[in-house]
Amino acid sequence: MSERRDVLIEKTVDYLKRRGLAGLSLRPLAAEIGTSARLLIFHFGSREGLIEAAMCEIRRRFQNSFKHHYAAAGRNANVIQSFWNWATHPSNLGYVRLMFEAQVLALQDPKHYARYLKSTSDGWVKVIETSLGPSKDSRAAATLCMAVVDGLMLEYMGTGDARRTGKALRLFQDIMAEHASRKGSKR
Amino acid sequence: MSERRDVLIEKTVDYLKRRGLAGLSLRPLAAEIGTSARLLIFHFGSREGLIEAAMCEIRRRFQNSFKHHYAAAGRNANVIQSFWNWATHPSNLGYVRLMFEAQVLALQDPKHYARYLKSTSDGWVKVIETSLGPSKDSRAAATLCMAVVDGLMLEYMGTGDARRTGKALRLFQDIMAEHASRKGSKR
DNA sequence: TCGCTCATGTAACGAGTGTTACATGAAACG
DNA sequence: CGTTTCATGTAACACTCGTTACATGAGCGA
Repeated sequence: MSERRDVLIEKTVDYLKRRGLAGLSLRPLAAEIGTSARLLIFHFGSREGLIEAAMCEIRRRFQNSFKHHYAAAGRNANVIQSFWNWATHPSNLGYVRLMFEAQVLALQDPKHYARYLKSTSDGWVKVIETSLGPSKDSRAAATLCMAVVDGLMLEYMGTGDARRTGKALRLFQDIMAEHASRKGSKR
Repeated sequence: MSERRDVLIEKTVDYLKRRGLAGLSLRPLAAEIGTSARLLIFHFGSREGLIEAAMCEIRRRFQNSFKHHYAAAGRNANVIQSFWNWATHPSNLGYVRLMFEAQVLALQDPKHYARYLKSTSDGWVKVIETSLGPSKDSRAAATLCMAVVDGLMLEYMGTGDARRTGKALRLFQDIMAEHASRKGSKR
């Protein structure tokens, strides 16, 4: 609808990428994006409505951006490595940080934040599972892959040590490949 | 020092385990633990001081509790499985959740929260590294192990799916063992 | 008993919160 | 032109926030 609304969402998302979600307050946000708390309430109904709209937009951007990146990498690209490359890119780190923040806030206040990530986990597991191909333990393997990326991203964002976390990811891919080939040669 | 202070810390930690750290505010906390905001400031100097004291106590409990659990498991116990068993125990989940919350909040406000986890990551990596024994890529392997546990804990806390996350952890241990034995047989 | 220290209660301060009532400007439509 | 609708500004409301000033009580040594 209203393009003014869209502009506000746009700017709010950028603000969230910089400042995070935890202590969000209308007046500082409004001041920094050149509007007023009055208008934010007017266009989004409430603070809750604003956050919901912004998180939807963030998820949309997140998915679209990664989909593009993955598609550009070619048909037989490695999902995990693709995601890692995408997520560690400086321009995407803000989104990743926000997703983690929402995830962790949701742990303490499920009723409030649960909807922002309800099916997120299942979604990724399925994507990875189909990418890995069928096997007896593909669900566990997909869960493991997702956990590795999550854990390494957390470590990377916390320490900034790209070399060590990158090595760890490569090691994981190697031992997964070993594992797959051994299973394959058994038959 | 003052035992009253210790009692307040004790109760504050329990409160944080239930309510999380994000929106902590003195008056609700004080009301629930049977004191007043006035007294919290009196005993801890400021809200910051209270949080710092509580987080220290949480870290202390965390380390002590796990150290006991690990020691009780015997000399050749598996650190990763030990930690997983300990962390997924209902009475410890609150601590784990709090550590994750602090970690993620620190990502958005490093100057404020950095001290709570400064050396935490390095500490765990070293513990795991010595437990794995020396090898060429032991640092990367330790980083990977920690990431797996972190990622799976996040997934477990988010979904509550103990079976799937447990399977994923077992799978990881298997392929790590495979990897180790293959490396071993090479020499 | 006189102070002295520690612990606590009451009440307030100034600032910041989300939200709303009211007025107004502009623009669109009849 | 008149009216209606949308967007916006100003100012306030009722509240919560961390923090503090002031008073008071309890225990204790001299």
